[in-house]
Amino acid sequence: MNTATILSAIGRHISLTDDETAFFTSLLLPQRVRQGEMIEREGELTRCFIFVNAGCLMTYFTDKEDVDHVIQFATTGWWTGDLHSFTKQIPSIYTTKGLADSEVWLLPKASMEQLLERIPRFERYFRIIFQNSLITQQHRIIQSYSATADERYQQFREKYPSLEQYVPLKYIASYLGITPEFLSKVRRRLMEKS
Amino acid sequence: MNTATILSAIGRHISLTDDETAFFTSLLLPQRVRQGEMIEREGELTRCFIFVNAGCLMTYFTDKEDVDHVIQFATTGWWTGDLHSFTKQIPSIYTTKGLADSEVWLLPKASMEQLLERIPRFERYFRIIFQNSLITQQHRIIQSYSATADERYQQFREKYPSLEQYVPLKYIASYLGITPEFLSKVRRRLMEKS
DNA sequence: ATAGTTTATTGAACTAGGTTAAGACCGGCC
DNA sequence: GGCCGGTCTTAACCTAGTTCAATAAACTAT
Repeated sequence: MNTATILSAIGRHISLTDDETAFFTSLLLPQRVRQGEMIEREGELTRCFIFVNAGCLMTYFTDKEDVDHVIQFATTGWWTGDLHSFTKQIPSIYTTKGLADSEVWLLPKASMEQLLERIPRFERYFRIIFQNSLITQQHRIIQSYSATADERYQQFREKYPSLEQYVPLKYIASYLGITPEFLSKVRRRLMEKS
Repeated sequence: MNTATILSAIGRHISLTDDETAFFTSLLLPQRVRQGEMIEREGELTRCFIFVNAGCLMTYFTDKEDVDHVIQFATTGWWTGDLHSFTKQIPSIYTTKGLADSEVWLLPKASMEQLLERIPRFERYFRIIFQNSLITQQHRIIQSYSATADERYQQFREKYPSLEQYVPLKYIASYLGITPEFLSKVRRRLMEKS
Protein backbone atom coordinates (compact mmCIF):
# COMPACT_ATOMS: atom_id res chain seq x y z
CA MET A 1 0.00 0.00 0.00
CA ASN A 2 1.78 3.16 -1.13
CA THR A 3 1.46 6.78 -0.19
CA ALA A 4 1.25 8.29 -3.69
CA THR A 5 -2.51 8.90 -3.58
CA ILE A 6 -2.65 10.59 -0.21
CA LEU A 7 0.43 12.69 -0.89
CA SER A 8 -0.98 13.88 -4.17
CA ALA A 9 -4.30 14.74 -2.49
CA ILE A 10 -2.45 16.83 0.05
CA GLY A 11 -0.14 18.30 -2.57
CA ARG A 12 -3.16 19.85 -4.23
CA HIS A 13 -3.50 22.26 -1.30
CA ILE A 14 -0.16 22.59 0.48
CA SER A 15 3.44 21.64 -0.31
CA LEU A 16 5.70 19.69 1.97
CA THR A 17 9.46 19.24 2.26
CA ASP A 18 10.88 15.72 2.14
CA ASP A 19 11.31 15.72 5.91
CA GLU A 20 7.74 16.79 6.47
CA THR A 21 6.50 14.17 4.04
CA ALA A 22 8.48 11.52 5.89
CA PHE A 23 7.11 12.67 9.23
CA PHE A 24 3.56 12.72 7.94
CA THR A 25 3.70 9.26 6.38
CA SER A 26 5.27 7.88 9.56
CA LEU A 27 2.00 8.74 11.34
CA LEU A 28 -0.23 6.82 8.96
CA LEU A 29 -1.48 3.32 9.69
CA PRO A 30 -2.44 1.20 6.70
CA GLN A 31 -5.53 -0.97 6.93
CA ARG A 32 -7.56 -3.18 4.68
CA VAL A 33 -11.35 -3.16 4.89
CA ARG A 34 -13.33 -5.98 3.32
CA GLN A 35 -16.68 -5.47 1.68
CA GLY A 36 -19.30 -5.30 4.42
CA GLU A 37 -16.75 -4.96 7.20
CA MET A 38 -17.25 -2.17 9.72
CA ILE A 39 -14.31 0.03 10.44
CA GLU A 40 -16.04 2.33 12.91
CA ARG A 41 -19.09 1.36 14.90
CA GLU A 42 -21.94 3.31 16.48
CA GLY A 43 -21.40 3.66 20.22
CA GLU A 44 -17.61 3.42 20.08
CA LEU A 45 -15.06 6.23 20.11
CA THR A 46 -13.68 7.28 16.74
CA ARG A 47 -9.96 7.05 17.31
CA CYS A 48 -8.78 7.74 13.77
CA PHE A 49 -9.57 9.99 10.86
CA ILE A 50 -9.82 7.87 7.72
CA PHE A 51 -8.38 8.45 4.24
CA VAL A 52 -9.63 6.16 1.47
CA ASN A 53 -6.68 4.96 -0.60
CA ALA A 54 -8.70 2.56 -2.77
CA GLY A 55 -12.23 1.18 -2.83
CA CYS A 56 -15.29 2.77 -1.26
CA LEU A 57 -16.73 3.27 2.22
CA MET A 58 -20.00 4.60 3.51
CA THR A 59 -20.99 6.23 6.79
CA TYR A 60 -24.53 5.93 8.08
CA PHE A 61 -26.71 6.74 11.03
CA THR A 62 -29.17 4.24 12.50
CA ASP A 63 -32.29 5.94 13.89
CA LYS A 64 -34.54 4.92 16.77
CA GLU A 65 -36.77 2.92 14.41
CA ASP A 66 -33.66 1.03 13.33
CA VAL A 67 -33.62 2.56 9.87
CA ASP A 68 -30.22 3.40 8.38
CA HIS A 69 -29.57 6.81 6.86
CA VAL A 70 -26.48 7.15 4.69
CA ILE A 71 -24.78 10.42 5.36
CA GLN A 72 -21.69 10.01 3.21
CA PHE A 73 -19.99 7.87 0.63
CA ALA A 74 -16.21 8.06 0.35
CA THR A 75 -14.12 6.77 -2.54
CA THR A 76 -10.44 7.05 -3.36
CA GLY A 77 -9.00 10.35 -2.27
CA TRP A 78 -11.65 11.25 0.34
CA TRP A 79 -11.38 11.65 4.07
CA THR A 80 -14.18 10.19 6.15
CA GLY A 81 -15.19 9.22 9.68
CA ASP A 82 -17.21 10.79 12.48
CA LEU A 83 -15.69 14.20 13.14
CA HIS A 84 -17.84 14.80 16.18
CA SER A 85 -16.73 11.65 17.95
CA PHE A 86 -13.15 12.14 16.74
CA THR A 87 -12.74 15.67 18.02
CA LYS A 88 -14.69 15.50 21.26
CA GLN A 89 -13.91 11.84 22.00
CA ILE A 90 -17.53 10.98 22.66
CA PRO A 91 -19.24 7.80 21.43
CA SER A 92 -20.01 7.92 17.74
CA ILE A 93 -23.55 7.93 16.41
CA TYR A 94 -22.36 6.68 13.02
CA THR A 95 -21.14 3.44 11.57
CA THR A 96 -18.62 3.31 8.71
CA LYS A 97 -18.29 0.21 6.59
CA GLY A 98 -16.73 -0.99 3.34
CA LEU A 99 -18.92 -1.08 0.25
CA ALA A 100 -16.13 -2.91 -1.54
CA ASP A 101 -12.79 -4.36 -0.53
CA SER A 102 -10.84 -1.21 0.29
CA GLU A 103 -7.57 0.17 1.55
CA VAL A 104 -7.47 3.04 3.98
CA TRP A 105 -4.92 5.10 5.86
CA LEU A 106 -5.74 5.76 9.50
CA LEU A 107 -4.58 8.94 11.21
CA PRO A 108 -5.00 8.51 14.99
CA LYS A 109 -6.16 11.50 16.97
CA ALA A 110 -2.88 11.90 18.87
CA SER A 111 -0.98 11.77 15.57
CA MET A 112 -3.28 14.36 14.07
CA GLU A 113 -2.53 16.65 16.99
CA GLN A 114 1.22 16.12 16.67
CA LEU A 115 0.97 16.74 12.96
CA LEU A 116 -0.90 20.03 13.38
CA GLU A 117 1.57 21.18 15.99
CA ARG A 118 4.71 20.24 14.09
CA ILE A 119 3.55 21.28 10.62
CA PRO A 120 1.00 24.07 11.01
CA ARG A 121 0.43 24.07 7.27
CA PHE A 122 -1.74 21.04 7.92
CA GLU A 123 -4.10 23.37 9.73
CA ARG A 124 -4.44 25.05 6.37
CA TYR A 125 -4.92 21.76 4.60
CA PHE A 126 -7.72 20.64 6.89
CA ARG A 127 -9.23 24.11 6.95
CA ILE A 128 -9.61 23.87 3.18
CA ILE A 129 -10.91 20.29 3.30
CA PHE A 130 -13.54 21.14 5.92
CA GLN A 131 -14.48 24.36 4.20
CA ASN A 132 -15.15 22.52 0.93
CA SER A 133 -17.02 19.81 2.71
CA LEU A 134 -19.17 22.41 4.43
CA ILE A 135 -20.07 23.95 1.09
CA THR A 136 -21.10 20.53 -0.20
CA GLN A 137 -23.26 19.79 2.84
CA GLN A 138 -25.05 23.10 2.51
CA HIS A 139 -25.90 22.27 -1.09
CA ARG A 140 -27.21 18.95 0.03
CA ILE A 141 -29.53 20.56 2.56
CA ILE A 142 -30.85 22.97 -0.04
CA GLN A 143 -31.45 20.14 -2.44
CA SER A 144 -33.26 18.04 0.11
CA TYR A 145 -35.62 20.95 0.69
CA SER A 146 -36.07 22.38 -2.77
CA ALA A 147 -35.71 19.48 -5.22
CA THR A 148 -37.98 16.47 -5.80
CA ALA A 149 -36.69 12.92 -5.43
CA ASP A 150 -36.46 12.68 -9.24
CA GLU A 151 -34.23 15.72 -9.43
CA ARG A 152 -32.10 14.63 -6.52
CA TYR A 153 -31.51 11.24 -8.08
CA GLN A 154 -30.51 12.69 -11.43
CA GLN A 155 -28.16 15.18 -9.83
CA PHE A 156 -26.64 12.45 -7.72
CA ARG A 157 -25.88 10.43 -10.84
CA GLU A 158 -24.33 13.41 -12.55
CA LYS A 159 -22.27 14.37 -9.54
CA TYR A 160 -20.99 10.95 -8.49
CA PRO A 161 -21.04 8.74 -11.60
CA SER A 162 -18.18 6.67 -10.20
CA LEU A 163 -20.25 5.58 -7.21
CA GLU A 164 -22.86 3.64 -9.14
CA GLN A 165 -20.48 0.75 -9.63
CA TYR A 166 -20.04 0.27 -5.87
CA VAL A 167 -23.24 1.38 -4.25
CA PRO A 168 -26.41 -0.74 -4.07
CA LEU A 169 -29.53 1.21 -4.95
CA LYS A 170 -30.95 0.92 -1.48
CA TYR A 171 -28.05 2.96 -0.12
CA ILE A 172 -28.45 5.55 -2.83
CA ALA A 173 -32.12 5.78 -1.85
CA SER A 174 -31.10 6.26 1.75
CA TYR A 175 -28.58 8.94 0.81
CA LEU A 176 -31.30 10.73 -1.14
CA GLY A 177 -33.69 10.49 1.80
CA ILE A 178 -36.26 8.18 0.15
CA THR A 179 -37.22 4.51 0.40
CA PRO A 180 -35.78 1.92 -2.02
CA GLU A 181 -39.32 1.27 -3.27
CA PHE A 182 -39.80 4.87 -4.21
CA LEU A 183 -36.39 5.02 -5.90
CA SER A 184 -37.57 2.12 -8.04
CA LYS A 185 -40.54 4.18 -9.19
CA VAL A 186 -38.32 7.18 -9.86
CA ARG A 187 -35.98 5.07 -11.95
CA ARG A 188 -38.88 3.64 -13.88
CA ARG A 189 -40.29 7.06 -14.66
CA LEU A 190 -36.88 8.15 -15.92
CA MET A 191 -36.50 5.05 -18.11
CA GLU A 192 -39.92 5.55 -19.66
CA LYS A 193 -39.19 9.16 -20.49
CA SER A 194 -36.04 8.42 -22.47
CA MET B 1 -18.80 49.32 17.76
CA ASN B 2 -16.09 47.57 19.74
CA THR B 3 -14.03 44.48 19.15
CA ALA B 4 -14.55 42.75 22.50
CA THR B 5 -17.04 40.20 21.17
CA ILE B 6 -15.08 39.08 18.15
CA LEU B 7 -11.81 38.94 20.07
CA SER B 8 -13.35 36.84 22.78
CA ALA B 9 -14.85 34.48 20.17
CA ILE B 10 -11.42 34.03 18.66
CA GLY B 11 -9.75 33.78 22.05
CA ARG B 12 -11.78 30.69 22.73
CA HIS B 13 -9.72 28.80 20.13
CA ILE B 14 -6.37 30.55 19.66
CA SER B 15 -4.43 33.21 21.54
CA LEU B 16 -2.97 36.33 19.98
CA THR B 17 -0.26 38.80 20.95
CA ASP B 18 -1.13 42.48 21.17
CA ASP B 19 0.48 43.11 17.80
CA GLU B 20 -1.45 40.33 16.17
CA THR B 21 -4.67 41.57 17.73
CA ALA B 22 -3.97 45.04 16.39
CA PHE B 23 -3.24 43.70 12.93
CA PHE B 24 -6.38 41.58 12.92
CA THR B 25 -8.67 44.35 14.05
CA SER B 26 -7.15 46.70 11.49
CA LEU B 27 -8.55 44.40 8.79
CA LEU B 28 -12.14 44.50 10.04
CA LEU B 29 -14.75 46.81 8.54
CA PRO B 30 -17.67 47.71 10.80
CA GLN B 31 -21.13 47.86 9.27
CA ARG B 32 -24.67 48.35 10.43
CA VAL B 33 -27.48 46.30 8.94
CA ARG B 34 -31.07 47.38 9.42
CA GLN B 35 -33.92 44.96 9.85
CA GLY B 36 -34.90 43.68 6.42
CA GLU B 37 -31.78 45.09 4.74
CA MET B 38 -29.78 42.76 2.50
CA ILE B 39 -26.09 42.63 3.09
CA GLU B 40 -25.30 40.02 0.43
CA ARG B 41 -27.46 39.38 -2.58
CA GLU B 42 -28.02 36.37 -4.81
CA GLY B 43 -26.13 36.80 -8.09
CA GLU B 44 -23.42 39.02 -6.66
CA LEU B 45 -19.92 38.10 -5.51
CA THR B 46 -19.47 37.62 -1.79
CA ARG B 47 -16.55 39.91 -1.07
CA CYS B 48 -16.49 39.57 2.71
CA PHE B 49 -16.86 36.98 5.39
CA ILE B 50 -19.31 38.27 8.01
CA PHE B 51 -19.10 38.19 11.81
CA VAL B 52 -22.26 39.12 13.71
CA ASN B 53 -21.38 41.51 16.53
CA ALA B 54 -24.97 42.14 17.59
CA GLY B 55 -28.44 41.36 16.31
CA CYS B 56 -29.38 38.56 13.96
CA LEU B 57 -29.01 37.73 10.27
CA MET B 58 -30.34 34.98 8.08
CA THR B 59 -29.07 33.42 4.86
CA TYR B 60 -31.48 31.89 2.39
CA PHE B 61 -31.65 30.33 -1.04
CA THR B 62 -34.40 31.23 -3.52
CA ASP B 63 -35.37 28.27 -5.71
CA LYS B 64 -36.65 28.22 -9.30
CA GLU B 65 -40.27 28.40 -8.07
CA ASP B 66 -39.31 31.54 -6.18
CA VAL B 67 -39.62 29.90 -2.78
CA ASP B 68 -37.09 30.90 -0.12
CA HIS B 69 -35.26 28.26 1.90
CA VAL B 70 -33.47 29.45 5.02
CA ILE B 71 -30.15 27.73 5.33
CA GLN B 72 -28.77 29.52 8.36
CA PHE B 73 -29.53 31.96 11.12
CA ALA B 74 -26.64 33.83 12.70
CA THR B 75 -26.74 35.72 15.98
CA THR B 76 -24.06 37.43 18.03
CA GLY B 77 -20.78 35.57 17.87
CA TRP B 78 -21.43 33.67 14.63
CA TRP B 79 -19.70 33.90 11.28
CA THR B 80 -21.91 33.79 8.22
CA GLY B 81 -21.99 34.42 4.48
CA ASP B 82 -21.71 32.31 1.32
CA LEU B 83 -18.46 30.38 1.60
CA HIS B 84 -18.70 29.04 -1.92
CA SER B 85 -18.99 32.45 -3.50
CA PHE B 86 -16.41 33.86 -1.10
CA THR B 87 -13.72 31.29 -1.77
CA LYS B 88 -14.17 30.72 -5.48
CA GLN B 89 -15.32 34.25 -6.29
CA ILE B 90 -18.34 33.09 -8.23
CA PRO B 91 -21.81 34.67 -8.02
CA SER B 92 -23.61 33.74 -4.83
CA ILE B 93 -26.76 31.65 -4.82
CA TYR B 94 -27.70 32.97 -1.38
CA THR B 95 -29.05 36.18 0.05
CA THR B 96 -28.19 37.34 3.56
CA LYS B 97 -30.36 39.87 5.34
CA GLY B 98 -30.96 41.38 8.77
CA LEU B 99 -33.73 39.92 10.89
CA ALA B 100 -33.23 42.78 13.33
CA ASP B 101 -31.10 45.91 13.38
CA SER B 102 -27.63 44.44 13.63
CA GLU B 103 -23.92 45.21 13.72
CA VAL B 104 -21.43 43.16 11.77
CA TRP B 105 -17.72 43.03 11.14
CA LEU B 106 -16.73 42.43 7.53
CA LEU B 107 -13.51 40.61 6.68
CA PRO B 108 -12.76 41.14 2.96
CA LYS B 109 -11.32 38.23 1.02
CA ALA B 110 -7.96 39.89 0.43
CA SER B 111 -7.72 40.69 4.14
CA MET B 112 -8.57 37.12 5.03
CA GLU B 113 -5.74 35.95 2.80
CA GLN B 114 -3.28 38.40 4.35
CA LEU B 115 -4.40 37.34 7.78
CA LEU B 116 -3.89 33.65 7.10
CA GLU B 117 -0.47 34.33 5.63
CA ARG B 118 0.74 36.61 8.38
CA ILE B 119 -0.78 34.73 11.33
CA PRO B 120 -1.05 31.07 10.38
CA ARG B 121 -2.78 30.34 13.68
CA PHE B 122 -5.86 31.77 12.00
CA GLU B 123 -5.78 28.72 9.74
CA ARG B 124 -6.27 26.79 12.95
CA TYR B 125 -9.04 29.08 14.09
CA PHE B 126 -11.00 28.73 10.87
CA ARG B 127 -10.24 25.03 10.67
CA ILE B 128 -11.97 24.62 14.03
CA ILE B 129 -14.87 26.89 13.07
CA PHE B 130 -15.51 25.02 9.83
CA GLN B 131 -15.07 21.66 11.46
CA ASN B 132 -17.71 22.47 14.09
CA SER B 133 -20.00 23.89 11.49
CA LEU B 134 -19.63 20.74 9.41
CA ILE B 135 -20.63 18.61 12.37
CA THR B 136 -23.73 20.75 12.86
CA GLN B 137 -24.73 20.51 9.20
CA GLN B 138 -24.40 16.74 9.26
CA HIS B 139 -26.74 16.58 12.23
CA ARG B 140 -29.17 18.75 10.37
CA ILE B 141 -29.18 16.42 7.39
CA ILE B 142 -29.77 13.41 9.59
CA GLN B 143 -32.61 15.18 11.31
CA SER B 144 -34.25 16.20 8.09
CA TYR B 145 -34.23 12.56 7.02
CA SER B 146 -35.01 10.76 10.24
CA ALA B 147 -37.19 13.09 12.32
CA THR B 148 -40.75 14.28 11.69
CA ALA B 149 -41.59 17.97 11.41
CA ASP B 150 -42.90 17.87 15.00
CA GLU B 151 -39.63 16.55 16.33
CA ARG B 152 -37.57 18.95 14.26
CA TYR B 153 -39.54 21.91 15.54
CA GLN B 154 -39.17 20.88 19.16
CA GLN B 155 -35.46 20.27 18.78
CA PHE B 156 -35.05 23.61 17.07
CA ARG B 157 -36.68 25.35 20.01
CA GLU B 158 -34.48 23.55 22.48
CA LYS B 159 -31.33 24.20 20.52
CA TYR B 160 -31.84 27.84 19.60
CA PRO B 161 -34.16 29.33 22.24
CA SER B 162 -32.61 32.75 21.71
CA LEU B 163 -33.73 32.85 18.08
CA GLU B 164 -37.46 32.85 18.78
CA GLN B 165 -37.38 36.50 19.75
CA TYR B 166 -36.01 37.54 16.36
CA VAL B 167 -37.27 35.05 13.85
CA PRO B 168 -40.81 35.12 12.38
CA LEU B 169 -42.42 31.68 12.31
CA LYS B 170 -42.45 31.54 8.53
CA TYR B 171 -38.66 31.57 8.51
CA ILE B 172 -38.47 28.91 11.17
CA ALA B 173 -40.79 26.82 9.00
CA SER B 174 -38.50 27.38 6.05
CA TYR B 175 -35.43 26.43 8.09
CA LEU B 176 -37.20 23.23 9.14
CA GLY B 177 -38.13 22.46 5.54
CA ILE B 178 -41.90 22.80 5.92
CA THR B 179 -44.55 25.38 4.97
CA PRO B 180 -45.74 28.01 7.45
CA GLU B 181 -49.23 26.48 7.27
CA PHE B 182 -47.93 23.13 8.32
CA LEU B 183 -45.89 24.66 11.12
CA SER B 184 -49.17 26.10 12.38
CA LYS B 185 -50.63 22.61 12.55
CA VAL B 186 -47.55 21.33 14.33
CA ARG B 187 -47.72 24.14 16.89
CA ARG B 188 -51.38 23.50 17.49
CA ARG B 189 -50.82 19.80 18.05
CA LEU B 190 -48.08 20.63 20.57
CA MET B 191 -50.31 23.13 22.39
CA GLU B 192 -53.16 20.65 22.69
CA LYS B 193 -50.89 17.96 24.06
CA SER B 194 -49.64 20.06 26.97
C1' DA C 1 -26.43 -27.37 -9.00
C1' DT C 2 -29.20 -26.01 -4.81
C1' DA C 3 -30.80 -23.69 -1.09
C1' DG C 4 -30.65 -19.42 1.50
C1' DT C 5 -30.02 -14.57 1.75
C1' DT C 6 -29.93 -10.07 0.11
C1' DT C 7 -31.41 -6.75 -3.34
C1' DA C 8 -34.70 -4.77 -6.69
C1' DT C 9 -39.31 -4.20 -8.47
C1' DT C 10 -44.49 -3.74 -8.53
C1' DG C 11 -48.92 -2.49 -6.97
C1' DA C 12 -52.50 -1.17 -3.60
C1' DA C 13 -53.66 1.29 0.45
C1' DC C 14 -52.20 4.97 3.29
C1' DT C 15 -50.16 9.43 5.54
C1' DA C 16 -47.17 13.39 6.28
C1' DG C 17 -46.94 17.39 4.54
C1' DG C 18 -48.30 20.75 0.55
C1' DT C 19 -51.72 23.95 -1.78
C1' DT C 20 -55.13 27.11 -2.07
C1' DA C 21 -58.11 30.30 -0.26
C1' DA C 22 -60.15 32.85 3.42
C1' DG C 23 -60.24 35.26 7.60
C1' DA C 24 -57.98 37.15 12.03
C1' DC C 25 -54.51 39.81 13.92
C1' DC C 26 -51.03 43.30 14.33
C1' DG C 27 -48.13 47.23 13.62
C1' DG C 28 -46.81 51.18 10.95
C1' DC C 29 -48.02 55.41 8.84
C1' DC C 30 -50.52 59.19 6.67
C1' DG D 1 -58.67 57.30 13.66
C1' DG D 2 -58.54 54.11 9.34
C1' DC D 3 -56.22 51.82 5.82
C1' DC D 4 -52.54 48.70 4.16
C1' DG D 5 -49.18 45.23 3.97
C1' DG D 6 -47.26 41.54 6.38
C1' DT D 7 -47.87 37.52 9.55
C1' DC D 8 -50.36 33.65 11.54
C1' DT D 9 -54.02 30.37 11.61
C1' DT D 10 -57.83 27.28 9.95
C1' DA D 11 -59.95 24.22 6.94
C1' DA D 12 -60.83 21.44 2.65
C1' DC D 13 -58.68 19.22 -0.71
C1' DC D 14 -54.37 17.27 -3.11
C1' DT D 15 -49.86 14.68 -3.91
C1' DA D 16 -45.17 13.05 -3.19
C1' DG D 17 -43.48 9.69 -0.87
C1' DT D 18 -44.31 5.56 2.65
C1' DT D 19 -45.81 0.97 4.11
C1' DC D 20 -46.78 -3.54 3.40
C1' DA D 21 -46.85 -7.65 0.97
C1' DA D 22 -45.71 -10.43 -2.84
C1' DT D 23 -42.48 -11.68 -6.51
C1' DA D 24 -38.36 -11.81 -9.20
C1' DA D 25 -33.55 -11.54 -9.77
C1' DA D 26 -28.76 -11.65 -8.17
C1' DC D 27 -25.24 -13.23 -4.86
C1' DT D 28 -23.12 -16.66 -1.46
C1' DA D 29 -22.12 -20.60 0.39
C1' DT D 30 -22.35 -24.92 0.69
